[in-house]
Amino acid sequence: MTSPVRIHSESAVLQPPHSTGFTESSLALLKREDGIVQSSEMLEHKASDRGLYLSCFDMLFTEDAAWLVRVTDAPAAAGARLEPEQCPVIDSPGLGASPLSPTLEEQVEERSLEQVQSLVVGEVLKDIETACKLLNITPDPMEWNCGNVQKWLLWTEHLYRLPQVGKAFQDLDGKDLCSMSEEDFRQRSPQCSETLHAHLDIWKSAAWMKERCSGGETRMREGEELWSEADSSCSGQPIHLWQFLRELLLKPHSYGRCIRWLNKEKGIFKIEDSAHVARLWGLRKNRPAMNYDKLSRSIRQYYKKGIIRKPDVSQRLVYQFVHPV
DNA sequence: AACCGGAAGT
DNA sequence: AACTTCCGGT
Repeated sequence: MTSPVRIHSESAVLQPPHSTGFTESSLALLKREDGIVQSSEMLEHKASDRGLYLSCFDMLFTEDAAWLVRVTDAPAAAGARLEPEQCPVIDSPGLGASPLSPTLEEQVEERSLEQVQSLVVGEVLKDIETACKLLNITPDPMEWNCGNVQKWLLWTEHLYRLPQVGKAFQDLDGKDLCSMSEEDFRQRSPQCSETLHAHLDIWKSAAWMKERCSGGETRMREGEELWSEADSSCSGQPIHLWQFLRELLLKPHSYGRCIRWLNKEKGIFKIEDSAHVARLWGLRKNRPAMNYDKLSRSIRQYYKKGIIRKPDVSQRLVYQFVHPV
């Protein structure tokens, strides 16, 4: 779960151990455009002199950096209660002892900045796609109706463990939302304004980028189907529960903490966080009252249909696809 | 807290 | 048809 946070963890993992360039450049960007970061000296020398920012990535990076800072600060900040599982790697890479020789380190650093840059952007887009599938909304906030806005809010709240503030944005559609300044957000929700505004900006930027890029190449037919994803499940029909579970299982990086394979070949999987999976299912089906009791009832309906069953040795929260792929 | 399956509702 | 909701019992 947790798109942007996860992205950072991933980026951090993929970086060479001592390369903290990403963090620093992000902070530098943040400092340049925002006023949040206090520490200054270490920021100037990296990134800022390389002119490596494609303009359309700026926003993404800025907002990303904002997240990074927030995540990093989270333990100290009283308001934000981000759980450790959300950012497992953030604080661990580099910083400690690094066996890399300086020259190699430099070379690696040179490249990693650019690599990480495109990697992060790609991950952001990927995560937005995933969220859109899950929520059944379009990626472009400008196209959202009020219901879509509420879904997005619910999702974002869930992502960052924010209190529920949907009420405060009840009457807004996507256009309204997009035209709101951070101050407007603050008036609606003093506690979450920053987070929501920043996260929305990521989506706006992504939509803007996507539009720009797709404008350059294949015009995507007439259908305006800019975001069509050859979605495994999307054939107009509403998604089935078993398909949904498969989707989650397919993305262990995102959902491995709430559902995972015990034996992929045999189709045996375990629901590690029943409440969470139920919440996701409810989100997808627009069933706010969904819970594990009901979800599991639906799973049990599959018993007689021969789609899912209990494994031979029945275990709590463990099920098995009768026909593993 | 899960698991189960009947019954009724959407 | 495929759940969703509710429920009494294990």
